[in-house]
Amino acid sequence: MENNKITIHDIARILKIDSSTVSRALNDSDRVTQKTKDKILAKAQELGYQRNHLASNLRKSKTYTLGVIVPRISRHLFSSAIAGVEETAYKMGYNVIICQSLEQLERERNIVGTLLANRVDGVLLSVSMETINYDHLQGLKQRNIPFVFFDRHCNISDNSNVLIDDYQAGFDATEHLIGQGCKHIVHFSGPQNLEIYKNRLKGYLSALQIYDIEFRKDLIIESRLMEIDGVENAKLLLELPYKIDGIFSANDIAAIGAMQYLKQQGIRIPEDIAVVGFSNEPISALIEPSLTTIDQPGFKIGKTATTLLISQIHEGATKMKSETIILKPNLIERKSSLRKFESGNY
Amino acid sequence: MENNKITIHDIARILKIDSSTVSRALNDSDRVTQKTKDKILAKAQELGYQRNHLASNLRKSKTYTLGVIVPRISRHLFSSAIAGVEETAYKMGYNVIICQSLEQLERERNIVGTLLANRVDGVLLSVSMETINYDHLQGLKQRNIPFVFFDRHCNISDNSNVLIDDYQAGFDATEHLIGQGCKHIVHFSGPQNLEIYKNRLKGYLSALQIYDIEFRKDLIIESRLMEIDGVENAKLLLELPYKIDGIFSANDIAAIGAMQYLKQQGIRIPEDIAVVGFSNEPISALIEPSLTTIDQPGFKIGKTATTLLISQIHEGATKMKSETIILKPNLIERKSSLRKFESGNY
DNA sequence: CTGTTAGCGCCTTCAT
DNA sequence: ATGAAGGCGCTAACAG
Repeated sequence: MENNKITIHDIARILKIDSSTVSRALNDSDRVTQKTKDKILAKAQELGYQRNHLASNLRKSKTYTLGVIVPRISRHLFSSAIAGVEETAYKMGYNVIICQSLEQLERERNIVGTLLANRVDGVLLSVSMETINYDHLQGLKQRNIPFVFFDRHCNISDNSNVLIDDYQAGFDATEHLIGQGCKHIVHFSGPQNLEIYKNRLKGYLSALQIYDIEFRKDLIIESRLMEIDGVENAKLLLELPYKIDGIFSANDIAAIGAMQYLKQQGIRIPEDIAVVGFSNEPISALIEPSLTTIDQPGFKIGKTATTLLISQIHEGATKMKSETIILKPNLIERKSSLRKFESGNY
Repeated sequence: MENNKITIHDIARILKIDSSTVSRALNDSDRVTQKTKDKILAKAQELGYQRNHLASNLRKSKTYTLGVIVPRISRHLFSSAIAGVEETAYKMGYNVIICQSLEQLERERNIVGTLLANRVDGVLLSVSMETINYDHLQGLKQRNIPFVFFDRHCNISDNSNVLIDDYQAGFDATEHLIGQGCKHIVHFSGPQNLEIYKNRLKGYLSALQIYDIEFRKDLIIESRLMEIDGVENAKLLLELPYKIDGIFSANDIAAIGAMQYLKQQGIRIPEDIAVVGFSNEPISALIEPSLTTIDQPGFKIGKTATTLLISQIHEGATKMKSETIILKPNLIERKSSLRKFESGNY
């Protein structure tokens, strides 16, 4: 059995029937007797037959492939999401092509082209920090290829999204700090073209308002939220004319950068300044308990988005109704940083 | 231009030539006049023609798809490697199917089946902790589908590998600790069916020998190296009849678990006990400088392995000569934990 | 150099 | 319930 080259015709010839019957049997059509079906399936098994998807897909002009675009695969949130995508996709008989935009719009545009060339049946995407509009997604619309935004989306006409409730999480984070007695809470915010950062900011503002804390514009520090930005933010923060006692960071990396710097300056955390940060990386769980995190359910996001996308693919080009699913992140205040690193689906 | 349905026949008809000429031109064959080539390319561009890979691949009976099997996508080492795989693969015109074994042999076996069914042109794999032999890879061998192990391999007959020099790294790590004045160095080792752990252990033993330090069997603690194992190891370590002053951990997660526990017990790091750990996760870079890490070049591993695999695919079933490439990891002693988190290709 | 012919392996009308 | 026939879109002989 050198090179598996068995086709439906081989089976047909051996069984002295037509290949179309074999094809039907293999597809479990109800227009074949159970008896012949059994016979065919048995022979197929015996010969080690494997359907040639290339041929099948060509005929059906479907690829059973999904495209996934993320800013960066190795970000924990995204690799977890991808894990969820893969799992769901395979269960439903789809393959997945994964691409990274590296936060560049130009690359994102090219990737869309590649995915079109590969005739994917649908696309999942989390846009880059540079992405403001979705002109580069027109090709998908034109060819009726459904796509679903996850985590980072574009706030535009009827698209499907699977998002985290950033507003609520921002509110909870701020409320948590207020509950700890913080009076002057700085917010490390991200690029405002991304909805997630807008919403986290909104949550922050709401909490201040409800708890009747005066809002000061200079307490909002916007950056791209890399670790070095956290350090810079921390420096800025120390020069403010208020005694800062809380930080709500829109991600954990910047939060950690800031914490490192502040500790070097002899500031105690959380005694002097309490910190809450969105958790993109598992690091947050391992750093000392002084960082309270908002954990994002990456795996679940991936699963949910994939399920939604595939359902849209199945609906077909009929009446692609857009849908937005919002998942809840969890505020986690650690008593101890010792938690099971391997647990769950991470 | 509703649904892009332009084929080479359309172009041929419009230009009043044969579709085979169009095909040749599109494939940049040297058996077409430059003039007609230009004409065809221009028209193709104008009509927005895109080659149908399904048809092309069916005809050539190649999928231009690689399978990648890793224990877990969201592990930083693997997601970095995958990033490298993707980049290289796309450049060479290949797609990538990514699968997770979740450290289970059974899943690994199934995945191989799936990849075979998908007719991948080659496979990259990093075996699960449960994988002892490679019976489940027979299918690949039989059908002459080349595969390359990366990072975690099976030490068996002529296969291709892209590995890290674990022996040397283990030696360096131990030497580093000895250089710090450590006399009693514990080694947290991993499952011995994996070569990587065997080799790290060998490096440890060699360094002890060369520096004339007595080897004690009870200083080697074997586990699956999860965080909780690190804690357990730390407990064991404190009960040893020697004053332990150094730990060489075969991964960072266990190292961190141990460090957390030891610090709770009032032990100072690195003053009382110095720790060196292999770095699978970026966390190691952010945890305080007390953990010296051995950084593994995941991205480069991915790139290298892919290049090797594709070259084997191109060589064809002729004389698939196996090759092993060994990359050097870096021992990184941090002065400050503040390093650029976003840098490089992570 | 270009055209003709013949499939790759499968699925799907259309007959019977 | 099964068979016959054609074609998805492309490529690779083989001619000329």
